[in-house]
Amino acid sequence: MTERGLRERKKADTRAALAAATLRLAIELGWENVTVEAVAAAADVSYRTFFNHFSAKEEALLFPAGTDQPRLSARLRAQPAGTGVLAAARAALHADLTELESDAAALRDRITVVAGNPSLLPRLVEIGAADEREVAVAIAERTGQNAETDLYPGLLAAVLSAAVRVTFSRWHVQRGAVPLTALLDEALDALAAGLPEPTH
Amino acid sequence: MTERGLRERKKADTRAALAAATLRLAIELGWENVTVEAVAAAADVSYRTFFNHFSAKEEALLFPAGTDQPRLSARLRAQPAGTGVLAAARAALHADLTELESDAAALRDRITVVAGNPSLLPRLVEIGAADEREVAVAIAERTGQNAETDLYPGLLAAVLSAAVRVTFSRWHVQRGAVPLTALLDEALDALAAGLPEPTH
DNA sequence: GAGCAAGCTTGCACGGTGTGCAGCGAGCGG
DNA sequence: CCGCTCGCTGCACACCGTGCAAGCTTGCTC
Repeated sequence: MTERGLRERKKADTRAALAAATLRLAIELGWENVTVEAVAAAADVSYRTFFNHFSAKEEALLFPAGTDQPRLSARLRAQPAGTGVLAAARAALHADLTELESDAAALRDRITVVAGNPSLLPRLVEIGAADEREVAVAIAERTGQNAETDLYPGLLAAVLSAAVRVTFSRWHVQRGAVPLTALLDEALDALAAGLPEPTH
Repeated sequence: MTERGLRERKKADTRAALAAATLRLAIELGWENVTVEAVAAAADVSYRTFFNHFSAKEEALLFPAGTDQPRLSARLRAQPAGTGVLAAARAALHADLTELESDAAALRDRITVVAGNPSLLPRLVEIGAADEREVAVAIAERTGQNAETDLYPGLLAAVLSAAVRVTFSRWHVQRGAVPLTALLDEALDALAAGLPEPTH
């Protein structure tokens, strides 16, 4: 399907090799000691070629598959029209997280690197922000509101991002003992309940 | 109080001059066309001196006053012990936003620059993230929980960040017609209500 | 007030990132 | 088989951010 010739296969190979080398070196040396030059050498391509595949070093670590894969906004739009926004969002997020968890080892490595280098977290949000805006639009479509001026779409989109972030963090702390979707549900339930102060 | 000598005053002056020059050039030329060299020249100091005051270009734009000013986590801890977490958080955020809105013109310019350059948003979150973690700890203290393992502190801290982000965005869209605190209250009320789907 | 310590400013050099451009070579289609 | 496409490569360049070693002003002390 996705391999329409030797050319595209080779291209995908070098991209995957670069992403893998980036992740491996980040784990071995620490993110701040990873240079594009070393990554390119490890993947047996030239320095310049790295930037033909990724616009920045962080992209190789965080988005190895490229940005054209099914994103959250697309998944949200794919939910049946009858369901409410919150239920649709939950379903879309489940699909997203399930796919991510399919190669849990790589995901854990990535989160480890990010957790050790807070400067990466923003970058993660950066590209996610583009999607977050689309999510807001998708929410607005579902509620018949304006994504720009109305409060709800933007707020819900931002809060969902926050919930996902927290979910990743907890999943990492617990070393993947509990599935991502279960942790996400906890967060979404707490949100739906209005974040009541827990009785300790 | 804060001026304990000519030396410190001069230092604060150059820092302020650098921050002002950064903001002015960003508005005039666009953020991507602002170089540290030009900012330093506009402030009549050397290139190297810029980095004696700011660790990065973004810091001059987003944190002109320095990171040692009262931050949200400190304000949250300053709230009376009896009040609930949500009320305390609301009060702390009010104090924060009120102070920011005091020089509304500069704030609007800053948000304009950020809105035009999404790559800045992450950086904004980055330094804010350090505070967000402290906020989570402060919340945990108040609820008698563990900031690392329990869901609530991290989730609430992340959601508050999201609410603030959305508030800034709406304030900017409305050109400051409504006070920041009023917009924030809208967001917090929607959150406390469990984000019910609005009846359009 | 003379001198000494502290610290802000400056210039220089360096490693790293990300981009534009031009040429080369391998895959692909007629 | 031939030309076109397109990924790979090397080169040059602008910019960022840092370490270091000076200078010079400030402030403190005697």
